[in-house]
Amino acid sequence: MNAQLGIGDAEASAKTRVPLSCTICDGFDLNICLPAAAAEASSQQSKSAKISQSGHTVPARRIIWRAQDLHDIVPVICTGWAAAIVMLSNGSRQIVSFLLPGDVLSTTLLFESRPFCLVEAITDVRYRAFNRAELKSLLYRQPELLDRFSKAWVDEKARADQLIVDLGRRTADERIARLVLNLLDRLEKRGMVQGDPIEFEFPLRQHHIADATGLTPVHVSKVLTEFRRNGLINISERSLTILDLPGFRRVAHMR
Amino acid sequence: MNAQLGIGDAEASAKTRVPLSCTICDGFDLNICLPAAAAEASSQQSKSAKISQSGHTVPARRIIWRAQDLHDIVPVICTGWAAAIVMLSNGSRQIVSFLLPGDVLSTTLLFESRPFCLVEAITDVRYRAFNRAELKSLLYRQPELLDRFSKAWVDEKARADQLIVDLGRRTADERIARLVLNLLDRLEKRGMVQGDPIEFEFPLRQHHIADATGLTPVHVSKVLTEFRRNGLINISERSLTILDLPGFRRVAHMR
DNA sequence: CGGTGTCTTGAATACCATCAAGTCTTGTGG
DNA sequence: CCACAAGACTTGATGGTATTCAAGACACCG
Repeated sequence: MNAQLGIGDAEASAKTRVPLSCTICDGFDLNICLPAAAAEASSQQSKSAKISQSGHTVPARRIIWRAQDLHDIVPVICTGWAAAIVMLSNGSRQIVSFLLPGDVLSTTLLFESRPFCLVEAITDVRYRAFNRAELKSLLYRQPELLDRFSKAWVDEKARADQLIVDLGRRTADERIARLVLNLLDRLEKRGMVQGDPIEFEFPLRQHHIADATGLTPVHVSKVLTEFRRNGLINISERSLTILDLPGFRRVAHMR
Repeated sequence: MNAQLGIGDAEASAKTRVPLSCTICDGFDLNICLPAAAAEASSQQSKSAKISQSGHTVPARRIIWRAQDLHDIVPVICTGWAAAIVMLSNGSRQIVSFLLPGDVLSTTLLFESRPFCLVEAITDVRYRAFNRAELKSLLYRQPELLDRFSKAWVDEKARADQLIVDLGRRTADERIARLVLNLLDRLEKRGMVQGDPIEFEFPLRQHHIADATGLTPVHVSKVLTEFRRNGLINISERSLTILDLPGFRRVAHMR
C-alpha cells in the first residue's frame, strides 16, 4: 500500500559503478559474485569477460521490483533482507521466498525479463545488478559461474518444493518452526548467526511470517507466544534466540 | 504402499535404444526432444552430438524414481501422466507437480543426480532417459537446446510459485478449479483436448487431486459433487468435461 | 466370490480465520 | 517536547472451512 509511494525513489536510487570485490556482502562467496569478480579481475587479459553492473540502495519497506516491469538486469542482494511476494486481487499476499545476502532475486531472470512477482525490501537493502546478456554469455566461458548458478537453481527449486509441502500438509506450528529453522540454516552459511544460545538478527514482522506461511497475523502471534511460553524461542528487539533447539526441531518435524 | 512392489519390475523395464524421432509423444516439440533429435540427425557430420538415451515403459501406479536413488540420467515423459510426490513421515503425501508428455522430470536433474522427491506413474508411462553428462555438454553447442531448457526451467518455477500461492491463500474450491484449468492449459498445448464442449482424458483419482491441493479425498469428493451440481464440470469414465468455462473460471479466480 | 480400490454421504470435531478491543511502540508535525 | 496518528502485537469470543471418523454403494480383478 504505502510502500508503493516509494517506487519513484527506488528508481532514482543511487546507480553507481561499484567495484566487484565487495567485502561488505555476507554472501559474496556463496553465489555468482565471486566467479563474476574473478572474471572481472582477469579482464585485463580478455576484454570480453567484462560485465556491466551497478549498485543500488533501497530503504526498508520499499518495492525493489514490480511484477509487471521488464528489465534486462539480474539483481543480487548484497546486504539486507527482501521478500518475493505475489499479490492477490483480494488484497492478501503470499511470500514465495525470502532473499538474503548473496541471493539472486530469481535464477529465472537469467532467461526471462519478466519477473514472476514483486520484490520488497524488508530491511534497508543494497543490491548489485548485472547485465543479463553479458552475464549469460559469460556463463559459457566461466565454468565456475555456471556451477554456482546451477547450484542456486537447484537450491531455489528445493526451497520452493519444501514450501509447497509445508503449505499443503503441515500445521501452523510446524510451518512457523520450519520457516525459522530454514532461515537459521541459510543465515549460518552466511556467518550471520551467533552461537550458544543460538541468536541472529530477525527483521521480520509477524505479518511477514503470516504472508510466508499462509496464516493470519493474529494466529502467528498466538503460535509465537505459545513457543515463548514453552521456552522454545524468543523474539525481541528484532533478534531471535533459539532456547531449546532439539525441542524446536521436534515441533518442526513431527505431527 | 503396494506401488513399491513394482520397483523391481520398473528397474527391469525395457531398456532399448529408441530412435529419437518419435512421433508417438504428444509433447515432442514442446521440450528438449526436438532439438536433441536435430542434434542426433546431424550427428553424421559431427560425432560429438550423439546422445546416449534409452526408452522405458512403466505401468500405472508404479514408482519411476525413488527419492534416495542416484542416477546419471535426465528422463523425459513420452506418453502418459506421472506425479512428483513428497512423502511425509506421517504417511501423508504432497504432489509437487504433475508430469505430462514432453515434460522433463525436473530441470534440476541436469545439474544434480539426487532427485528432490519420488515420481510415480499415474497411467502407463513411456519415458526416454538421456545421459546427463552428454546432454549437458550438448547444451553449449546447441543453442536451441539451451533455449528449450531454459523455457522448461522458467515454466517449472512459475508453476511451483503458482502452487505456493494456491496452497497458501486459496480455498478448496479455488485450488481444485485452478488445478483443472492449469491442466487444461498444459494439455491444450499438447493437442490433447477436444473442444466444444471442452473435454479431455482425465486419469486422476480424487486422491491425486487431494494430494496436489493439500486437501483430503473426502473433501475433494464434496467439492467435485458441488461443481457437478452447479453444472460447471463433469468427470466420468476417466474423462473430464467443462460444461461452463466462464463460470468455472470465476470459481478459480475470485474469492 | 471375497478383496481391494474408489467414491459418496453424514455427523462430530479441530484448526484456523474473522471480528473486536486494547496495549504498546514508533514516527511525525505542531 | 508533546500530541496525535499509525503500525505492531496481544488476547478473547465467535464462526467457518476442512478434517476426522464411520458406514455404505459400487466397480474391478484375481
